[in-house]
Amino acid sequence: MNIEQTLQNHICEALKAEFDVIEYNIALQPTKKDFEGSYTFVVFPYVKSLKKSPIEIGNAIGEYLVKNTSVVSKYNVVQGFLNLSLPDFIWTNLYNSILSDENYGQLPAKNETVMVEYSSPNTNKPLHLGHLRNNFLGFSVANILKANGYHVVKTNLVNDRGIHICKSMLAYQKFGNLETPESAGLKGDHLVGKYYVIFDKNYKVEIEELKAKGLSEEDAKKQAPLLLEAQEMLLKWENNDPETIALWQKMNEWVFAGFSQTYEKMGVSFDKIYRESNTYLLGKETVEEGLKSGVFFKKEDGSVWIDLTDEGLDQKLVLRKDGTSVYITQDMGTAELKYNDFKMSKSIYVVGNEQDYHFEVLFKIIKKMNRPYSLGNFHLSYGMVDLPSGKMKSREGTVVDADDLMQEMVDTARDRTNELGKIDGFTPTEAEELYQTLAMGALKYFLLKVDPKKRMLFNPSESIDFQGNTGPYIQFNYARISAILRKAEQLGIEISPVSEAISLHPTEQELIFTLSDYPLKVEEAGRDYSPSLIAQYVYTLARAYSQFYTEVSIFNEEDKNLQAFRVGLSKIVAGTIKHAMELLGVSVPSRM
RNA sequence: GGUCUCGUAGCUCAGCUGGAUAGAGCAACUGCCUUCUAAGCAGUAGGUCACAGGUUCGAAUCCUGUCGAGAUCACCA
Repeated sequence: MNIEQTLQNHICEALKAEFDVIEYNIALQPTKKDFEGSYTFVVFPYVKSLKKSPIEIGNAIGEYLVKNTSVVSKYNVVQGFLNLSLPDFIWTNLYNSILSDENYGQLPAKNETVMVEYSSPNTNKPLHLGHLRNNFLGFSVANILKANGYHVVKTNLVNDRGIHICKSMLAYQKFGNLETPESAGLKGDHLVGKYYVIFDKNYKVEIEELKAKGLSEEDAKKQAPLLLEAQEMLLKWENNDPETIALWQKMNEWVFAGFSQTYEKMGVSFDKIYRESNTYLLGKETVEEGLKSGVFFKKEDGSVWIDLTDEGLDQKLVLRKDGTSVYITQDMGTAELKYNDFKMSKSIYVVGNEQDYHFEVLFKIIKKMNRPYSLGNFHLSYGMVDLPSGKMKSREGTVVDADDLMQEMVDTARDRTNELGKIDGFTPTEAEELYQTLAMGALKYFLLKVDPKKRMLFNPSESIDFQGNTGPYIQFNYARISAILRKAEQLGIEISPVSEAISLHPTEQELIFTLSDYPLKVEEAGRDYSPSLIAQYVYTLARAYSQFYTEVSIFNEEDKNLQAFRVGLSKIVAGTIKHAMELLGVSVPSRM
């Protein structure tokens, strides 16, 4: 039983003993910084029924707790708020238990499998800033779920076929002159992306030409020769035309090679990769089955639909009249495939909020189909990353490229570090490693500290900070602690549990309080699929340590017990910072 | 137009199932490195929580409406 529960129970007793009130739902909150105490109990709700003043009630409960329990050392009542202080032994007990827990922050195993699908790129253009948010989120959520005791399968559903892929293929065929990533000196994904842009340029020219001949914009878009050719190419692809398939394979390989470099830089990975070229035909059987069971119905033209009007939605097409699949058909099939592969109890889709409606429909269909996996589906719908000018648009060249941005971050990290003269004693390799660590720390923390549901703003003209509420700030505190631990080891200071009474500095008490909160945060972050909770937490912890660090001296402390305690406290703070940062996918340097 | 999300300091963001004088960081200004890493610490200044009603002992938080921003409503994915 943790402290909070113990306190709640005692307050329960106090209410019963003093006022004959039976109340099981005791809400405690952390005491605000301006007041003395650790936990606060609000007595306002009882004022009316007891016909006593808040002060009276607060005093009575406070008095009872101090007299009849050992867990409250002091109390004060301000207005209707009863602030409780805990005796030092409570804090040192907490310290001891955290110190002895090798895997602090890892929750008990649940014997349950969760799938996290994220990244899911198109193979016609390189990754951009939006993908960075997606990938960091997905990877972090997977880590958080692991810490919550789940068995986690990370998947990536790669969109490697379709008309948009044919567009870059066609442009390459027409204008590529057999260029290769090697000959062009470009990463494969960037090379293919280049041709996607070339397609669009030429397509637009054709549209203008057609419009000049008197066609409407709409007709021009549909009749432009390049588009018609691309559609033709898609048909060839679907008919396994050898030449088309060969080109497709070649270009896809380039893209995959490029992506895997980018993924490696990002520090993300997958357990299973699904390709749409393998799954796009799935789902038709599901539709057949649904037709038989009456979940779907067929219209006169032969197209198949589901009626979701009873759910507050519309009718939705699930199979075209020519019998071909649409997006949602594929997703139904893929869901079936994934479940057969892994039998997971939960399936998280990390996909932008522009697809809210799609997933609402998909999950409702799965429910109506009464699938065994119909309950655990969750769309982790994250907000777009906007630029000051608004949404990123590839056509207008306002896309922030993932590779470029990561490289810029490394350059910034190098400049900052050198300005500060912080790499004395580093080999060139170690220095480069540090720049990487800091760069990715700054970038990931920047993107993950914001609530995933909210859209966020990124200003490319201002580089991401390395000071204040940032990744490097937290990394800095870790590095500082590492230095302390190295010195403590040299001095032969041994860390052991606190056995005799010591009196704690406020910053020490605050640190233990914050540390003890960590497992709850891990649980909460897992429940809400929200890395931002971990990011905020680890910042709070680092800040609390920074205060401790400046206010309390370790190696000048004469009391050896106190000194060992402070080293031990530093150690568990470092351990928790490292654990939390790992949940975010951020590594921490031992020197910086 | 229908549905959904959002509107908190100059800027970027916190604010849990309603609770104290609304919190951080950046930017601005003031102090603090002969003492464990100053990518730091302490402090000052900055807010009618879009607006108007309502519920409540109590509302940034819940409800209704207004204004503003965005997403979505494809036989695209």
